[in-house]
Amino acid sequence: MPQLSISEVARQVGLRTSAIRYYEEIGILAPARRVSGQRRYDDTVLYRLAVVRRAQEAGFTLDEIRQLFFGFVPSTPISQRWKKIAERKMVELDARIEQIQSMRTLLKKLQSCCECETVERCGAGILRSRGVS
Amino acid sequence: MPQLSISEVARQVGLRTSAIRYYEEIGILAPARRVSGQRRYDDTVLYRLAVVRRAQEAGFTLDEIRQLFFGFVPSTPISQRWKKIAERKMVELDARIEQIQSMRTLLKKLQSCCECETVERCGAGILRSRGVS
DNA sequence: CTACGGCTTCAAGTTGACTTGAAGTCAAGA
DNA sequence: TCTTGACTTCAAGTCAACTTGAAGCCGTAG
Repeated sequence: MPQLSISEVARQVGLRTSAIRYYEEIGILAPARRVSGQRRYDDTVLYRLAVVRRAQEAGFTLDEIRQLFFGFVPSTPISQRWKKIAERKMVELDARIEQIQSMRTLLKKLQSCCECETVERCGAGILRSRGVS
Repeated sequence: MPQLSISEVARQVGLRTSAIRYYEEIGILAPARRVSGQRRYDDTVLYRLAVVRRAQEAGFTLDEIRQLFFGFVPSTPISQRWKKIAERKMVELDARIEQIQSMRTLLKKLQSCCECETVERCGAGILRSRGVS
């Protein structure tokens, strides 16, 4: 079983070493074995980090990822953990998409409809059309 | 022409006074007139702040909003400014939507396909299916 | 006169996910 | 032996858009 140094792990997964130390610090990774003070890893850390990245790509925060790893009864299979957390996340994502869609709509309207000369006239129009709140 | 205090402006537009001072500090609002040290505003600030809020709703940063106000030849009508800046923003928004959509897809796949028992198996699967980079 | 409310400035804190920098340890090579 | 390079820890910095806190000024009501 090969002994990976922190920079070797970093290279393989495409992270900075500082990020890996940070993950250990905040409890995403368990404290690594040390050889004269230096961290040594085996292959399983690569799997863990792959899951971390996949989760980040899916929009999870590191807090949520820690829950994914350590926030369940130990016997819970990871597939169950994903499902549980993904459920919550999905709702969030949908809300974010909707919000951005409405920004888009607003931008379109601004692009095509605004004929204002000055900032003040434009602001006055906004206040008239929608109220202050 | 009524003289509005900072808290009166804040009340009317639904901001904290600290936000209004902050806008002045970073150059979104011009320094206000002072009466014995205290800021006094007239109605036009309400229009400006309405534009600020509308721009924020459309996803602009304060930096971009400052450009909207001060980053053009003074004679440029605000409608032109909106169009110019909105163009750039639209591209950004589209990218963000696409990214979130792909997160959603990923989550769906995780929910429906992941059968892994352990984190390590799951990570191994991820690495096998997509490569490390 | 004093208390009070509202205002002022300036510095520092907040959140998330790290990065950067300083100072020090350690093993190996010239 | 000395240097080099990779590593260590710990503290502080980064970004955005503010908020919070401390200390102090100003005008007015009692």
